[in-house]
Amino acid sequence: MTGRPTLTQRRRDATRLDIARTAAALFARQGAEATTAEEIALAAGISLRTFYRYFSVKEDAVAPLLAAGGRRWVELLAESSADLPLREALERSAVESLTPADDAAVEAMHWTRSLLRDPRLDGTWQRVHSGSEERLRTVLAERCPDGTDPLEIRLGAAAATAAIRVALEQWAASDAAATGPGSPQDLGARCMRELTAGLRLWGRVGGE
Amino acid sequence: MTGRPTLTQRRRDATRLDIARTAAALFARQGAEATTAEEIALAAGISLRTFYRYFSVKEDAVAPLLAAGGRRWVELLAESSADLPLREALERSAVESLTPADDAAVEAMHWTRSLLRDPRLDGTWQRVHSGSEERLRTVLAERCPDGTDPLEIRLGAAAATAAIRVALEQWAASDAAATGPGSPQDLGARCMRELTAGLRLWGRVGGE
DNA sequence: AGACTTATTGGCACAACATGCCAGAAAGGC
DNA sequence: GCCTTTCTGGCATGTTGTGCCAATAAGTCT
Repeated sequence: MTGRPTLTQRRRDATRLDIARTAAALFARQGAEATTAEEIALAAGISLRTFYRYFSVKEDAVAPLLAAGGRRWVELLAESSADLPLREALERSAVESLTPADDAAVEAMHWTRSLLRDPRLDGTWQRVHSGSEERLRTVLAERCPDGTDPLEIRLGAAAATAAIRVALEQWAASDAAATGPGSPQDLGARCMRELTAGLRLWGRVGGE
Repeated sequence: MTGRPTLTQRRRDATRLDIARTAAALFARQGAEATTAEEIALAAGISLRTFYRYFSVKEDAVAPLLAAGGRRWVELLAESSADLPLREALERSAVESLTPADDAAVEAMHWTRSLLRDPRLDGTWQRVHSGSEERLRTVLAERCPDGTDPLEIRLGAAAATAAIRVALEQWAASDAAATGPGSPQDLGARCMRELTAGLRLWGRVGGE
């Protein structure tokens, strides 16, 4: 569907990712606060000015890594069969996107855990999910029949995005491995299933 | 439950709110980007240094106004009868917190609409909800029987917070009044009901 | 290949941001 | 009254993020 990106664009994306890796290593070692933008630029072999052409905020330098999973999720959903019930499609694509496929995905997930422990990167984390939510909204809108209440779509996108975020935050705070029980795909599956089935929490607590 | 704040603390809160109002007026008029921290400080009658003692980031100066509704929500929930099913308690407190009660609430809601249109304040908006989500999580945990899966509680708090956020964002983007159809409490009620009933969206779309 | 157009880069200057530090003012407790 | 604690303002400072311009590289066309 989306045309092949121009060569220039692909080179740009590669540079972007280079910087992201460099920044992630520095942030993980000494924290985002103690790392200056100049330091990142120097380590990445570019000038400070160029750094700010790729990222408007220092902390956002790691966004490409944090956003990789979410992007994959929405892609998978967009490609999934339209015959599948939405709840099925959402859960499957979520689990798949949380299952590290190639080396790049493993790497992104590894960085995610370190970076999520840096409070200074909270803003970037939120921004990443905000973007993810918006893309998800678009894909949901395409999949739903025309005339579906936009509020419902927004709400669905927001809730689903929140579920993935919670799963990842829970994983990052734990010491669970990247696969098996307690792993992102495990927690993600539980969150998505719980969410699409209607949270048990709502009815289980309180009288009557 | 929460002890009375000391006099000093209450004076501090008042100053905080003063600054917030001043900042909101400036942000609404000229945008957050075009407003310097020094300008806010001057207009609020304090020094730049003192401003940064109240808010560590310029944009956060309006956070007390944006956060007022969410705080009220969690308060109401905490006070609500434990006999009420959680879904009922959540919806009622949400609707009530979105219904402007006193002048201060009307004012906060008014500012919220203007401020939400400033992209520069997105970060603050997210941070406010992040805090709200955390407080909600605490209250939910108290209400749930011991041993309730923490993941479920996190997920519930995240989803509910997202619902309120979506309702307010939808309202702010519209030209609906603060009461009646399309108002925050109307949208909020719809979002919370939809969420706690299990989103229709999940099942309605796709084959089978 | 060569000429032309477009995009990227780096250096410089600069306003604004945000924090550490210290000394003076004010509030609260005895 | 005094003393302790907290709040305040001014100053200095490193960092952030952007506008501007000239040099370079990449992409396109005949």
